[in-house]
Amino acid sequence: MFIELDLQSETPIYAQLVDQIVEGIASGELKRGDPLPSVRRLAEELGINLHTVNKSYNLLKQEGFLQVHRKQGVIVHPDGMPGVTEAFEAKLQRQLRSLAAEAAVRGMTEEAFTEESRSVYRDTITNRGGG
Amino acid sequence: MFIELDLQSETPIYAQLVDQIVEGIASGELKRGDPLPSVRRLAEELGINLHTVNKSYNLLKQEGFLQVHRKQGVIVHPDGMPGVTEAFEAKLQRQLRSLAAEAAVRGMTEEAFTEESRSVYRDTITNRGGG
Amino acid sequence: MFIELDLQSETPIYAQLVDQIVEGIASGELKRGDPLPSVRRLAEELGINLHTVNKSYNLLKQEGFLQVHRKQGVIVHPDGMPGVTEAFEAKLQRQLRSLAAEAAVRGMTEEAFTEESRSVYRDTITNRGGG
Amino acid sequence: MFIELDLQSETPIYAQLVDQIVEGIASGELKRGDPLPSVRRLAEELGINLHTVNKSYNLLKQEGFLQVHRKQGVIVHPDGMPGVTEAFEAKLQRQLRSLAAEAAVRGMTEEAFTEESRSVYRDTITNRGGG
DNA sequence: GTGGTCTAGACCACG
DNA sequence: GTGGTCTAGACCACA
Repeated sequence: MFIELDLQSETPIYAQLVDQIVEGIASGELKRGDPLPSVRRLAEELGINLHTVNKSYNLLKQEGFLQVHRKQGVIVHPDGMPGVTEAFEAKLQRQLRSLAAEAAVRGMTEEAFTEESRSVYRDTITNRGGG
Repeated sequence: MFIELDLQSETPIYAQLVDQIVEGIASGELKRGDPLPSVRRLAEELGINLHTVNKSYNLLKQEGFLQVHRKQGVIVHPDGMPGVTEAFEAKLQRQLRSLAAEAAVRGMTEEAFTEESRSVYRDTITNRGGG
Repeated sequence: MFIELDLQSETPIYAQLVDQIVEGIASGELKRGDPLPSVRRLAEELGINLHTVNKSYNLLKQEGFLQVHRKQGVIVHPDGMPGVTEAFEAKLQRQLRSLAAEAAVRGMTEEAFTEESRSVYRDTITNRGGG
Repeated sequence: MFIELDLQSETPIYAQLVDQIVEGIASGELKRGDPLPSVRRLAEELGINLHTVNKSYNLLKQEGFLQVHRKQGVIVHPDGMPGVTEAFEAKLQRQLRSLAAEAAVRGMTEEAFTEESRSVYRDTITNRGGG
């Protein structure tokens, strides 16, 4: 697996795991219908608690990114991704507002902030070839 | 004060307060040297505990946004803001990466994401005072 | 634990605690990656409030001396210590200047002051564990 | 006067004032019997409260650095300075220990720390010609 | 009046 | 179990 966790981070492990899986889907490393490791295996691989993996998978299932089959286990949702919901739009704006405000106060221009966003978006989509 | 808190939010109150003050500085509503309410007054105004306000003020002081002036109380740092530190750059990229990945997965294009960032940045530095 | 607090001192308890932990690291009694007691346990051991311990731990975390490892609790930072920052250099000079001035006025020679510094430095890094 | 206060510092103003006067004596700028401004005048010059200056003067009088005459006002003690008391020795060691420990942890060698002390002592005694 | 410190007790998220 | 957050109420140093 391509997942790297930072156990010192203040970001909860389950949230890091969610992020990494979403990034895996964004980069194309994980495609529709692709299988994910079982809860037990992934927990063992990463050296973390079963409950933690379970929480991440459940969140991703609720959001519509993953599907849980009885026997096939966990797979990336085969029918496509959820789309831009109101909830996501709200979250996006809220977090961007916080970042933009601090960036502006620290002297980052609109152009610099915008280009940073663009650059990160591109990296996220493409920068996964090493895995 | 212009501060609005969501006491039900999962975002800690002190963090919301930090964000709102930074946004106040970004929008120009708070200028260099401007005084902020005392911890007690702001706490009373917002209906929260003074320690919560204190925590926010202290974080902003550490970051270099605020100064605690003996006698004058807490003021916006008069000598300019901290600038884009490595720590901020790292935080910015980390959070943008997470947002960009989810945006991409949900079908948001690079252009849409970039323009959203630009738009939010603009709103942040202008959309105050008119409300 | 090796920590001794003077609850009557005008030096805040949390600051004494910070000092003692740093001295513990300096003396080698605390090594990289070593675990520290939980805030609750240490607070109980020392007969102080857990928030006071928490404040000390947080300060040391910010400075880069400690790490909060998810699950392992608080540990001495395993990747080495922060190094001589500008902030520390400034603090060092400011405090030394004050001490040196009073020492000089009281008739302490440069040699005496310098040797006192050397002697204290040596004691600090060796005078533990044997006690 | 040669006194510069930092109203943003976490060091109390009265303590800064004490330090500066002691440094003035150490550097020779203030000699035995030299007059100091009246409480009222110095407070006005520095733009601080009467009580603050008073507190500083009283502390310096208690320590034996200053003398207060009925009519002549405040002067540097004409009969020489107090000498190295036990109390000062204790304070010196306590503060040096704290500084030395942090210096050691940050990788400063004994030689570097010792030379820093020597250098600061020298500056304190001589570096006052500009006033 | 201010901010700084300390205590006490509570709930929560995390793992 | 852990640390993180919040509340409540208290005392103190400072100016």
